[in-house]
Amino acid sequence: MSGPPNIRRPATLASLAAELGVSRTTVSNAYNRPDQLSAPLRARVLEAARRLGYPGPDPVARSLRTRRAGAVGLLLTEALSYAFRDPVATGFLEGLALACERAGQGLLLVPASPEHEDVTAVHQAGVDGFVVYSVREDDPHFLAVLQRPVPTVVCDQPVGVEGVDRVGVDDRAAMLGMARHVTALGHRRVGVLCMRLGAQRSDGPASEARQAAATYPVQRDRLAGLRDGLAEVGVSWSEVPVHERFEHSVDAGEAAAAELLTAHPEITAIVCTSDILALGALRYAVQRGLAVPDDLTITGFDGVPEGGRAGLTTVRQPVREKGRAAGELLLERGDRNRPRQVILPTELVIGTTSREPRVAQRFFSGW
Amino acid sequence: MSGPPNIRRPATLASLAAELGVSRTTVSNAYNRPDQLSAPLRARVLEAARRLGYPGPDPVARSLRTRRAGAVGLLLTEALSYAFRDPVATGFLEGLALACERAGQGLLLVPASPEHEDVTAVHQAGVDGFVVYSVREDDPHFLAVLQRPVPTVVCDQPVGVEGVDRVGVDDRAAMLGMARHVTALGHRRVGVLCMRLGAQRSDGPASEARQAAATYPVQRDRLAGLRDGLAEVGVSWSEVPVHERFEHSVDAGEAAAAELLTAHPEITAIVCTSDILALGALRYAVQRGLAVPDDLTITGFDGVPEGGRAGLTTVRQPVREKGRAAGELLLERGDRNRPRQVILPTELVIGTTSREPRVAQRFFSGW
DNA sequence: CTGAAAGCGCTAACAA
DNA sequence: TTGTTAGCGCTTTCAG
Repeated sequence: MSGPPNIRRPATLASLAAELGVSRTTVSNAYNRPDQLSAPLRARVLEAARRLGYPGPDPVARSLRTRRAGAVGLLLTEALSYAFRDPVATGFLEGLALACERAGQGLLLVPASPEHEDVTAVHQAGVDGFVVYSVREDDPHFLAVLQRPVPTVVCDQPVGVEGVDRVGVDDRAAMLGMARHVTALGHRRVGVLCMRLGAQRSDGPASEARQAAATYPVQRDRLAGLRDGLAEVGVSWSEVPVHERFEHSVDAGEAAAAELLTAHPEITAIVCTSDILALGALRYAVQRGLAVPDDLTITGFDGVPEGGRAGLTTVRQPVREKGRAAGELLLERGDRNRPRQVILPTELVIGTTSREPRVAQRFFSGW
Repeated sequence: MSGPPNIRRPATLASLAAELGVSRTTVSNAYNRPDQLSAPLRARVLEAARRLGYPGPDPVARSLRTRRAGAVGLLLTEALSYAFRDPVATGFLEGLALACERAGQGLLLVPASPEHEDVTAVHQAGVDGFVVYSVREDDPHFLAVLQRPVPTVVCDQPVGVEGVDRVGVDDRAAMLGMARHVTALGHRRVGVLCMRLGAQRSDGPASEARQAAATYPVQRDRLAGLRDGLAEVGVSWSEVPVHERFEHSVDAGEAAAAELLTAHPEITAIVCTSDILALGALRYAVQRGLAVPDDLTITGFDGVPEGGRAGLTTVRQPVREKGRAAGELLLERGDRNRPRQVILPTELVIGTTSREPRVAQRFFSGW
């Protein structure tokens, strides 16, 4: 027999109904509306199902008819497996999974690696809505999601589109707070380590042009906040070296810090747009024999556990809450009239990696 | 209009075809078989689609027809969100996600919390196969998965069922190796910390009866391996206290260690069936002022990064590989004749938390 | 290269 | 309480 790709389907609802001499409705009801038929009849149906190996209503056919898939799709900018390595992504996922679980919805991880331009995975996904987590604004997968006639909520992205809900934090304001902390300590020679700014790989100094063209909103906002804060004390952004890394890892942070300090040895503080990068910078400092925070101030962003253990000065953002909020926004069956927005609070955490620069110390001790 | 639950679907393939005055086949081909129609016609179709807001073929309808969903389902024993907290589960997921991504398949996390007896989530899941990760043998969700007429691979479970593939490690042999390490050091007074053994919550000493009735194969095997190893040096299993914890966390391990050592202060080594529990035991030892390994030997199982940082003596198992292997086994379109099995290697890692017991030291120093 | 016909398996009015 | 009637939106032989 020219069977289907997978495995033969032993019986269908129709065949079962025929076998029993009842209507398809009755069989369907036996599964979905037990109260719509007598107990004995239902028992007979279920028993026959067992006997014939009928596995219950086919979920896909059911979905087609009911127009709901019982799952939400998650679109990530990164390779899927990355989501399980990055602590921020993991936290977000945990929160999202929690929300889905509560609502009895599945969570479909859509295989949309940024390498492939192939968006069929997005088209294929049988979901009732999408959560889009921190992808580039011009990501083709994201565009494909917007095409789909299902609700969507984006995280860590601007409210680009009509009818798309959003959850995030005020990255710019948060980073402004960090900048003020750093400048208040007396730092004026500041260097920056940031994550990827665009689609094409680039490791090294990021020109202002490149910064301006950044397609990752979060990075753009964090840099903007820092710029604002430095401007307040008269430091022009054009004197601030910004080094970018495509890979987001501690190793990458270490390498970037080396690069930055080699090119700009006068720097007294490295502000990083993520804790992971900051942990790398910290490692570099240790390895090179620089005392933190005495010789060098290093700050992060996110508030990951490992950063906490290292005493990192950082901005803590509620990643798990972000995931939960995203899920709830999507699943909440309310009036989906106008786009909603959830902005969660952040907290400046002053750890043991930030302090006045040596020069300032000398200056003050001269009193 | 009495629209569908979600959102109106602006246009369908049929309506597009009608609009254009072509057949549905042609429109379908425009999406799925570009080579089956002339380029200009295809362009016309796509252009009309854009104009009418046709989002492309509906994935669910398509799945129904093609009999493939483009996704694999993952069934976890724990609450979904746990998967993102436990490092072993995270590693497994990372490997599985990698395999799925390579095959262009989605990964659907099925919301099957062990609390709920409700298995509809399993019935609902539109997937081409299931991966079942370390669930109880009698878990109703698992049983529901087996009902479904799709291929299934289990991880960390015995080859229970017909036609079900399996991946895992030899937990029993691995733990035997650990037992030999511990006994070779001279330990005879051994206590055990293990994870949950059954469905109903139980925290405290686990009787031999309860151990025998354990429905978590991994725990059963690890305990068996330890029993084998102790038997080799004449230690009867009935003298070995085994303390169980339902929750799998460092805190739980800490509490269990306290309980164990309070009840059995003569113990010189605590063998744990997971690193997480062992880290808890370690914490308890520190807090109580016990020197490890001088006063107390502590061993784990799994080889998680944090354990490595703590210098834990443990059995390292390739969790990521397990995930990858599970995915590949499922996705591989080979003869699915007889059930296949993948047993991955483990490695005994001797860290700084195991050593001869004091008594043995005294004994030898008497020479 | 294009079209007509025949369902995939199920659910939801509505009627009996 | 049960059955009848229509599709959900799509793909796919098989003819033209």
